[in-house]
Amino acid sequence: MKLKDQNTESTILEAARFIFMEKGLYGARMQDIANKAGINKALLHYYFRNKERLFDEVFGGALSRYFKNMDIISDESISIKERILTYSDRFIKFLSDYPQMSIFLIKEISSNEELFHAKVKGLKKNEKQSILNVLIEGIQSGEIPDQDPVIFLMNLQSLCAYPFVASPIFNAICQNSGIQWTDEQHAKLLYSVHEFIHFKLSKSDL
Amino acid sequence: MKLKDQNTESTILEAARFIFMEKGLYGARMQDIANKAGINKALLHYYFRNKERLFDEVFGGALSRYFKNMDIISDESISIKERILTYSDRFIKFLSDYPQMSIFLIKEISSNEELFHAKVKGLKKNEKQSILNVLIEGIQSGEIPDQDPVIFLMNLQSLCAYPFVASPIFNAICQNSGIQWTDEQHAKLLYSVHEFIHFKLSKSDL
DNA sequence: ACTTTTGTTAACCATTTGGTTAAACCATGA
DNA sequence: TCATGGTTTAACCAAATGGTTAACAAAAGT
Repeated sequence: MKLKDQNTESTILEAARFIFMEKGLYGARMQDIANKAGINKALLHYYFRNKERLFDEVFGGALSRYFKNMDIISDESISIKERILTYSDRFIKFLSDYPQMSIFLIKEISSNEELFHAKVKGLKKNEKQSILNVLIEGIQSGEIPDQDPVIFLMNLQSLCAYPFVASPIFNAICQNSGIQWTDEQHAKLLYSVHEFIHFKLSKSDL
Repeated sequence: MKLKDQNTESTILEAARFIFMEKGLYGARMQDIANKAGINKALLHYYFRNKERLFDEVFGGALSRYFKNMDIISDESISIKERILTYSDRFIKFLSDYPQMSIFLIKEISSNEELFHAKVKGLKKNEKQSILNVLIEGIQSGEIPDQDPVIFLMNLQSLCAYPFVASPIFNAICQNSGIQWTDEQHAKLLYSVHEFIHFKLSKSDL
């Protein structure tokens, strides 16, 4: 009976992820999730005691995947600049795979900052070697040009993430000009991010 | 009776703005808005027929302010690069004044794209001279270097807006390193955006 | 003064929604 | 085969919530 168990549980999680992503914690209805999963609503409560817990499962999963994917800059066998390039690649790849993820995170975190902070602490245990620390070390050792690492990181994440976060807005803004923000643009986006990294991390002035 | 009228109406709108900003359309409760405004719940329905209309008022107001503020790039008496610089300044200034605005827009637009598109059409009537068109013309006339204008605009908006959108996330990410994203950073942010504009819009290779 | 219009409220209603219960279902091992 | 225990469901419940009503208060018009 464990197979069936596993099955419905993951089915529920998938449905919940879909609905929560679209509607957020408040907007999502347990009935919608049940319908999406093709099961009775009571079964949701059988597997996950209540809405809060079900949401935590989805939310925690999303965050976990997010951080796991960003855990690459720890590889000290390659140069910092290469690591940053890879970091941005994977970041954009991740967001391409889960386009609603960033919107979802923004939504939920902004309306429930406490819960988020708690969750983060639980998931980011081993990441002493964060990208920020890598940048700081790189600047101190002179491997990359001197600059404000927080601003650089913010700029980098902005260039990568905002296109996904704001694609609905951007489409609306662009549509007057007959231009759309489509998936084709991702390659170009990647290129422009790389260009930015080269611009900020190259020691050309030696 | 017009004074009193005006008063409560704006009081309600203010309260509604506050609550809607924080909770979104679904999360906001009419009772919360009434409490915040210090009036009876029924009065909300007296001034604004229902939740939807009240929300529309707030939402429309936010969008209107947003677009009005971005309507500056039409001034052809100054160079395109200068206009873009001013554009980014005002954009960041606007977001500094209304920090939750972008999160609010992201939230609502992502979960109700149709409504947004309709609203936008009503508000962006005279903006044939959009920033995108300015960029395209500038590239054609050779005033600014040849590049993909959509990517440039997206990059620009990313650098400006994402720090506000993602400040909750970013704080959580940074707090391990003991660094915070505070208001002090806005000046630095502005500088980095200007640097980016100079990088992308200067015809240094002549 | 008194009638009419506008503003405001308490009490109420219908629906939605998260959550519970008790019974049915069904695979498995004795 | 039938007892057992995990799984699933229909029916139900209580609270929350958007919205309405009817009565009252306060201006404004006459």
